[in-house]
Amino acid sequence: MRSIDNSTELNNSTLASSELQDNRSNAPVVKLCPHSAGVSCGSCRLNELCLPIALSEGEMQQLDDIVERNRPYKKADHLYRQHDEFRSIFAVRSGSFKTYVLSSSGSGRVTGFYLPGEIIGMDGIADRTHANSAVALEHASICEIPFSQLESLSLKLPSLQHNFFSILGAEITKDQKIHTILSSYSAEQRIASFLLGVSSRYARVGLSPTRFHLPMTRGDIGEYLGLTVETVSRLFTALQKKGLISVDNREIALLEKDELRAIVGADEL
Amino acid sequence: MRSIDNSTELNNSTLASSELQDNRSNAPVVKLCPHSAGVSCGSCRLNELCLPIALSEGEMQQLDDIVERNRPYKKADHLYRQHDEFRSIFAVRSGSFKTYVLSSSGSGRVTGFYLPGEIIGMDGIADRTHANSAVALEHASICEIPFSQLESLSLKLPSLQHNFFSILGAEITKDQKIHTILSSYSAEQRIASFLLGVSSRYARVGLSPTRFHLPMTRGDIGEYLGLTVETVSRLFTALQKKGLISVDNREIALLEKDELRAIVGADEL
DNA sequence: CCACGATGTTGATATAGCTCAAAGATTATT
DNA sequence: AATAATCTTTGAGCTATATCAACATCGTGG
Repeated sequence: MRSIDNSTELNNSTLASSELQDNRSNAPVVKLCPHSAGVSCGSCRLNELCLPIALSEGEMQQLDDIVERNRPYKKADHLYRQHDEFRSIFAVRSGSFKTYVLSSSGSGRVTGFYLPGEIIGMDGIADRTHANSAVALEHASICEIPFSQLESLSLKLPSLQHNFFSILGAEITKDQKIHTILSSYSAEQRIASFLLGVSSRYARVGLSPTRFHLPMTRGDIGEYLGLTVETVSRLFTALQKKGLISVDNREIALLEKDELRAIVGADEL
Repeated sequence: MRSIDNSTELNNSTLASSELQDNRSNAPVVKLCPHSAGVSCGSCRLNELCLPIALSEGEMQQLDDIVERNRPYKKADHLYRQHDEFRSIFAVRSGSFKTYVLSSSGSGRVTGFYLPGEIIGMDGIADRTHANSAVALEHASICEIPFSQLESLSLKLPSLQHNFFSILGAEITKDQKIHTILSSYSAEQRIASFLLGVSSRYARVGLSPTRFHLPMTRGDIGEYLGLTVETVSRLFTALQKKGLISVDNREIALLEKDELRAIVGADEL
């Protein structure tokens, strides 16, 4: 029941241009018709959040030339799998992904969620092999940026190098924040912090920070936050009973952001 | 009782050259006498693990020119503090540091430990402000690399840019690994994993992987791993009783590495 | 060299969140 | 449209780890 109409889909309408059935990992590049709207970095509504921040026209064009706009991924399609050779990083254009590692016992652990305007794949830079798998949580489209070309171009474009350093640094800061959350927050604090985090990430791409759709399952959230499904579910209902959020399946509304912040920040800020 | 003689001090003997009392954060740069041994990247025994990996003579010289070798830090001296402006990254030459964030309630949470050959300060790259504080756990010395100069030089030296990307990527991979540990490992698995991690980091710099000194307190370890001091202490004694490790205060010997791996990897590998 | 604050150990008890179980709701498949 | 599979919720009891407390040890500064 998609009652709240605030889809995460930031699709430029071009994406559905070619229908397809097979969409395995490393989907072949489809060079979309270059006239269609939003197919270049210059015309992408996310370019202020992505690699091209503050690039000049000419610089953006050069970046554009190395970006491969793969055909859309559908739910459960993998972008790459653990141990795959690292070749590219990926910018989420629309939809969402999760990254996870799997243990022999089959039970995976989710290591991250990626929303539009965010970059996936940096886990492979160090040893040229992906440490995670990345899978689409819903219909999604991405821009693939071959790493070796990004490196070469970064040598020529100081702003691009600078942006990429910043993006890597942001990933590090984010991961360390999660470290703190996992090592010291209660279950309630984790959930509150998670919801506020998703909220501001949606706000960043121009969507509502108070009403949104969660693309992931309670189980995913639990794995990510080091909690069980049951605990996540219980806390959603508990926060709803307290009147801080409203939950309709995966449609969430944050009703009392300040109180959510108070829960998290009781110990911080 | 420093019974096990496997100090973490990789000091070039030059370091103690000037005695000092004030050693506040951002200690003034002391341009050490350039003849003394180990004062350049080229002669540093850690250069194969640090930024200069695979740089040519000439390239290493250029890197060397921007590196500032600060005077030594003593225990509890800060390298930088949370919210400080980000200016440099730091390579640990000898000794060790921890990074931490503090909550209003005063109780900090340790976010990382840094041993010789490792790089500190990447938490400040994204928003030009340090998200952590970094403090010496013992006498220590570092190489400071001003970030803006590193960026400029990276544009000229492809290998340096590549190395720095790799170092950032390695930090990301490391942080994600900790995410998995904190979100799914038991206390015993965390401790075993921590000890094995320290072991291989010492091995990396040529020290014994089976007998070493822990520079941090049980409390630090607990904060880092999301456990209480008491739990850490209990597990150290429990692992000792099982005969897997020997503990003499902060001197640790890993007696049955494979069994430690089995504890960790019961669920992984 | 002594003493005091910081660190480490051990025990007893409490509890937050896990596990197991079962039923209801949603989404996918035929 | 019917059925199967997955996801979500709720309950009841259990357990790993936290908390509280007391004491032992270390090492540091006077």
